[in-house]
Amino acid sequence: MLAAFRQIAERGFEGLRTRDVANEVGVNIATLHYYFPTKEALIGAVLEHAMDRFRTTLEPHGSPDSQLRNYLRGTRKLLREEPELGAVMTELALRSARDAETRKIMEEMYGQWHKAVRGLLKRATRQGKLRAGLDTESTAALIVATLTAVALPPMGNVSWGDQALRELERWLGVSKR
Amino acid sequence: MLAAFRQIAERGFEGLRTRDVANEVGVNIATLHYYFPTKEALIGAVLEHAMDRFRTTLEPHGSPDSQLRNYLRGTRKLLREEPELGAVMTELALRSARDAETRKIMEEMYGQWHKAVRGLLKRATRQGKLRAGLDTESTAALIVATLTAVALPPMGNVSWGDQALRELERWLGVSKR
Amino acid sequence: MLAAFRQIAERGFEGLRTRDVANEVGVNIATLHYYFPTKEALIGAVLEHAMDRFRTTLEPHGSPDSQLRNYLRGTRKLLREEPELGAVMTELALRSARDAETRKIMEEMYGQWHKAVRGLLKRATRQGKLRAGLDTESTAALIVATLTAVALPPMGNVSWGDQALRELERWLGVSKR
Amino acid sequence: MLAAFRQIAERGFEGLRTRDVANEVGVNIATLHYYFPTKEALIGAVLEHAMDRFRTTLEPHGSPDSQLRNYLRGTRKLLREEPELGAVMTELALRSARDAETRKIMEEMYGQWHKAVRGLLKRATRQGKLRAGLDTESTAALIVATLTAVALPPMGNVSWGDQALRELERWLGVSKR
DNA sequence: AATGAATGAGAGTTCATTCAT
DNA sequence: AATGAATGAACTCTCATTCAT
Repeated sequence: MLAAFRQIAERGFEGLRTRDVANEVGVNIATLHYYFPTKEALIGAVLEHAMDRFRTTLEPHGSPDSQLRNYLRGTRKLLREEPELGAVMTELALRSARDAETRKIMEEMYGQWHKAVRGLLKRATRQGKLRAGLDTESTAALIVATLTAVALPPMGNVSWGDQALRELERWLGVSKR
Repeated sequence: MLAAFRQIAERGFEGLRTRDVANEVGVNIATLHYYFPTKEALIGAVLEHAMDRFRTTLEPHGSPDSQLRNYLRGTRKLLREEPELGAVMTELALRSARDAETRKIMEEMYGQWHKAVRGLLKRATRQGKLRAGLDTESTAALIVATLTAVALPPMGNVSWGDQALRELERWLGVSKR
Repeated sequence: MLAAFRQIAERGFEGLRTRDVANEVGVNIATLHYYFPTKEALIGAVLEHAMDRFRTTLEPHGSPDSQLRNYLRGTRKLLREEPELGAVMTELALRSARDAETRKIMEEMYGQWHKAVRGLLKRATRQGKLRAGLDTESTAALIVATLTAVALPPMGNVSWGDQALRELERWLGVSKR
Repeated sequence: MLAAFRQIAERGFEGLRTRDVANEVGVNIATLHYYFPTKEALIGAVLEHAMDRFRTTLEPHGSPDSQLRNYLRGTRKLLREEPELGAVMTELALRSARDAETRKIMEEMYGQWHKAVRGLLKRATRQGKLRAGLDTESTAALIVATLTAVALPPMGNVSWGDQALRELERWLGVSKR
């Protein structure tokens, strides 16, 4: 499954071949089918894995004071260190337009993501860390959108993604002075 | 080529079949190959078309006063009316990680896009429409990132994309009072 | 299709391989699929061919006086000269127990066959060639059954099939004196 | 082995899968191979079982007076109550054209069958139950042929098979008045 | 400029069989 | 005696591409 994950990251769904996956692991094609009866089942497993991987890192951590900044930077760091994750997530996002099962899971995940960020914003506002009157709902949408975008290859360039996120921090007023 | 464009939007590169393209147009496969010697050539043509389509709409227009707001809304409108364009653009963005030719063109395009937005910001700042001291470079990056994200299916939901962009307008101070 | 017919005769449905069929004709597998999109379609064509082949020979011919004898001997001759036909017919008969489409066609064909033989018997009876009071319906069933059986390999041995049919002629009273 | 027998009856050799057989019994594939090293060995066992099953019922029984009629009706009853037996027998008959081992056993079995029926006829003739001068050899062939045919699915229809056999009884003069 | 026919390479999947335990 | 895991070989079907016309 990890091999499939890597293959998707590298070549997209377009270039995903069960034989290559089996080869990468060093097992026979039939063995792969023993564990994943169909290609679709394999993709399903990759989908779940990606979701898990993402959700785990999503959990805000660190001192409550700087949680928001930590969160933005943490996500950025994750995407830079594991560009495959971003690639696969975007592939899945595109796939969600065509495949009902994928769509369901992706939408659920985006919902949770949005909710988590919104929670962060609410708490920070309550603690006076953020400007009062901030619309947590739409701001969360903006943050999630930006984070989603920087996972895309063309945005993945260090300068681009970093600039966008830094500006976001500045506007939120959470950038380190 | 338009048929190929539609197919990519609908099924992704993963599901692009030259035969389907030929069928949609009502010509023989061999005829398609007469005009586009290879599948790659066809994709190349789609790439150029998508770029053109996007560049054309990118051009800021309307009264200089509200150009920035118009621009954001115009892009959003385009993506909502022609979701295929967003889908294809994202497919191409992903592909740019694997294909050198695509990457070259996509990066060039993103560069131009960024530059155009930056120009808009600069002019607006000069005219006193935007807060002084605004970092045009990184703000442009943030805007491009957000616009890119709202082209993705899960973000394409009316509420999501609109919220993110409205928040962007608010922060820029260009939202209609 | 003829190649498929021969393959079925030789190896049964059990041993029917599209590749072998293509090879026998000397074309590529893909070419075979160009004409018969699926294996099932190919089998369908074979089914129709076998029916045609059989129906054609079924038609009673020759002087009305000896039609019945001619008919029995003609069928026997056909099965001896083209044992493949018998083999394929029996394969299809077995398949008709599992495949609805095959069943429909086979039952129709058996119906026609029975009807044709019954017609022969009626005419012969009317002309006084056969014993009066003969039950044409069940006699036709017996004839069809016997002819069906002699198409089976173990019955196909010259002595067996011939004996059975000769006895049939004798009972009907149509054997050459 | 009984599971294999049922599978062959239901799906033919064409659809016989060792895995399905193992599943039906509720054991692992490897366990099946422990008892039947190869698929061919399993088929061999089924072959023997079918022969036994048939031979057993073949044995003429009942009062000598009506043995022949009893025999015909008994066989018919067997085939109607256990259609699987007829299906498997026919599958084997077809297979005997391709497989030497099967052929040997089938021919032997048909030989015994023929001989048994002939014995019946001879005895009946001697007892004056049948018309004198009857050619026992070819009549036996006709009987075996008819019985073989009514095992085939299309002939298996109640009306067909019954009609053929009733006519046979009538001709033999053994039908109940 | 257009097409029906053909093809090589490869795709996902299946299956009888074997291996280690 | 039994099993989960593994495999080679083969299967049907697909697809971008080419050829002859």
